Amino acid sequence: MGAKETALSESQEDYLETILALEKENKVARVKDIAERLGVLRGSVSGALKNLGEKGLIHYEPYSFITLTPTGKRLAGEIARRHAVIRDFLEGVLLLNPEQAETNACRMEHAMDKAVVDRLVQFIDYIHDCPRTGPDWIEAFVNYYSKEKPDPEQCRECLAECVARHGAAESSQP
Amino acid sequence: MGAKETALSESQEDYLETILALEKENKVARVKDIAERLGVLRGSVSGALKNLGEKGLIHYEPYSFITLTPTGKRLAGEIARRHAVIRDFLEGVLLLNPEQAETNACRMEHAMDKAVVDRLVQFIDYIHDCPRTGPDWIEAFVNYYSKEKPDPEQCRECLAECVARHGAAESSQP
DNA sequence: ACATAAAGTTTGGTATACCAAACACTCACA
DNA sequence: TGTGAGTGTTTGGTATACCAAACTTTATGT
Repeated sequence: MGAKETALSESQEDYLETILALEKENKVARVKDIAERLGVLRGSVSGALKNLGEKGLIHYEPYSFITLTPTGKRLAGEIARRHAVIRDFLEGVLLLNPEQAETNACRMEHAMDKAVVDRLVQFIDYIHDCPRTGPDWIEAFVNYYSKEKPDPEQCRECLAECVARHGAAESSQP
Repeated sequence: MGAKETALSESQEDYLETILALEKENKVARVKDIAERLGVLRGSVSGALKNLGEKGLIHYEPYSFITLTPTGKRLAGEIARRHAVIRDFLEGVLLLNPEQAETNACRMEHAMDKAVVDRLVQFIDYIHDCPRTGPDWIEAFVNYYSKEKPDPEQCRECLAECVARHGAAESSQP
């Protein structure tokens, strides 16, 4: 039983994600609020909701409040996670401004497989956990992209600081 | 004069990108080949081409070969660059397999601003240029995502090797 | 309690992008 | 120099996703 799980369109993913956010804020989602967030008219929302209801992703009765079903909540959560991971990468690693990170994450979240998002999470963790990188390495990226060329002397100092922070076996050079 | 440059749809971007690739391979693009690459029928291609012709992005006369106009070539080149950058990041940094990198890049290329792609290029360059990272650091990422926990001793050795390769000012710890 | 404002729905229309299949053109070669 | 296979186009139809505006239901204030 239960409707077969067809892949969602970008639009449908946006609706689910918005409904989840509104549920968290207001317990339930209202058509008006969904319309506002997505920048569409209320009439467009009604049609989309009927659709999501038929797919078993939301509880939808005309003129009543909207809530996610367990399946809908799971899917919405996955989408929201993608969004958050991508935004964090764009803002926290690529150091883009928050608005740019947000708008690009909104679009990218529909384009990335779960496997890619998972790997991205691991990569972000790796940067933070690896002694060779970490927060100061990310901060130094600003330096790199705003200058013409990296300064070798500054690089030596940076590496030395890194060693000082984390310790390393004695080095030798040929 | 000249048609005002409306933002392209994902579909239109795919057509332009495909035409550019076919031009490079065969001098000109043929409807049949475009249809094959994009997985659509020839009839769908005709309609799309008429559209791109009206936008001034391709030279389109019914029953004749198809070539990009200078504007079309510029746009197609930008899209192809996005695609390549994203694929390289997915494959060369996140270490995803080539197929996954390719299919995700195909989708992501439509979702990322030029500014984000540019920053991603700088980030990839940074990884390769910074003494603290570089190719061996990327290789070690495999280790990280395939193990439960990083091994502190291995991390010390890794950092020591890095220092050995690049040299660093003498370190001291409190 | 009831008028009216606010919220939600429905209907009819647009635009995109595709398919299926009939149709038209082109070119190679017989 | 036809003729047929292959290539390109057109037509009619589908599905999505939206808007505009008429309409219905619910909620609010006095």
